[in-house]
Amino acid sequence: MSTLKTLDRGLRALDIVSRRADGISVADLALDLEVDRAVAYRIVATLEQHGMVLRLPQDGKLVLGAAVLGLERRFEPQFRRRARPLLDQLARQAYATAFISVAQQDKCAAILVSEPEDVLIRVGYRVGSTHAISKGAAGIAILAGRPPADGEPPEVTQARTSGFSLTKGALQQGAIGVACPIGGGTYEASVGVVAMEDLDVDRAIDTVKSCARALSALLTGAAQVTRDTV
Amino acid sequence: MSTLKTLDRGLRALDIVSRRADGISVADLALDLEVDRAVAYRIVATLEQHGMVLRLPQDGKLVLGAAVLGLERRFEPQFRRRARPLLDQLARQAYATAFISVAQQDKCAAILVSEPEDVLIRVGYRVGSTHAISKGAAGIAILAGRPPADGEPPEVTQARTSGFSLTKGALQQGAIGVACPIGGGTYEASVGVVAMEDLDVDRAIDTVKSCARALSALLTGAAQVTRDTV
DNA sequence: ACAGACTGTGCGATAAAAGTAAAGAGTCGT
DNA sequence: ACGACTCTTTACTTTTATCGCACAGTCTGT
Repeated sequence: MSTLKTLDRGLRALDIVSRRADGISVADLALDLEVDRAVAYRIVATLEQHGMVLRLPQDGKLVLGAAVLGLERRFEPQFRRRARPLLDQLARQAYATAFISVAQQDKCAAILVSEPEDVLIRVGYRVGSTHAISKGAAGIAILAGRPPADGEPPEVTQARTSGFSLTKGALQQGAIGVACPIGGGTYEASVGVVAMEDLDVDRAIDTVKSCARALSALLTGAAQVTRDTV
Repeated sequence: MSTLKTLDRGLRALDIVSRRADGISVADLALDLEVDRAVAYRIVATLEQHGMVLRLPQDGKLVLGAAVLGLERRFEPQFRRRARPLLDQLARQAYATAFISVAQQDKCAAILVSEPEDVLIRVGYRVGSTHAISKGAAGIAILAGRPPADGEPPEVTQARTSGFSLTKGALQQGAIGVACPIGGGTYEASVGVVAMEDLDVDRAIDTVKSCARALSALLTGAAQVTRDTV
């Protein structure tokens, strides 16, 4: 599957700019991208034209433009809107931080997070944060949603059998994560909860499984099933 | 200032995908972009590699990927974080929906919105929405922040003199907008309020001006001035 | 005023993308 | 079950968009 070098560089440039909260000069961007400055200028001009980046006229530094907000606003709006209440319910029922994650190459990214309200200490999990897909309950659940592959880690196989994945301290010392694949594996996503060691694991597994069924129904268009499964 | 055709197409593709809430096939994308299907496949492969789009395995349709969420999370985080309380205050004081907008070529895009809480009817203004920069108070205020240009509309010149712009029904029947440029024009942004006809205009002008001073201080790094100017 | 760093811009050589064509994969209807 | 269809992907040649050099303009600080 061939890709486009110019587009690839542009997207990498966008990523670099996004990671510099205080801006970056075109010259520095060129260094980071390992391209000639002239190339960087053309990339910037194109990104600028689309509003993806803008230049602070005070010092010429590049920062993200307003267009990224437009994109974010359109990101699976109906999915988020429909998934949100289910996730909130899950967080309340499990007394834990609930999240939905999707596969992104070999990474696993949280796209929606809900924190319980009536809990003293809760685990924070930021939307957009990523970790290796083979680490952590969320990623393992996603892998378990895929068809069995030889050479896959044993915990993935086990998660596929049991219908959920459970990790302790995989991503964070003292944290327990429980997750289930959603969308029947077709969406490459998972839903789960993460909490401190005092998590009621059995209860959490049940509630996460239930929520996963409801979300899967949403993703496959069988919305009317939701009320029953929740 | 030359731009890159390949990158431009990729960004256009991203925009097209983002506007189709229910997904779009590669073939349709190729039609919209007016490129050969083979080209569209290469663009999609590149965007996919960066997580900007993903393909629904159920029907192969393209939707926005999780990477856009990562971008949004990094969009001027410190600016938003610091601007938010000021905007909330403005909304409360003016009893109107307050917003911050930035220039984006010949468009004007809202990047931050705050709605008042103790008001019965409020005007909605969505983050990311755009309109022509020469229409509406927000855009005119931005233009007024730029150095005078000959051939500019008279309302821009007037706004530059008076320090604010005022429009009635320019974008929405029955709505009044008041806005001031911020960042001394260097940021190409404006702050303002929008409300129904019952807006206390004089009061609104004062509060918006005051907020604009505070925000300008934030943008130019003179953060310690904020408390005094608010 | 000058040095130095940064910013922006033509232009020819060349690598990269476009545009064929054609094969493999999956779907649908008969 | 079979063929017709669309979608997807790859291989290869042609075209052209991009690269990267060099040069000019701009700003900053000394």
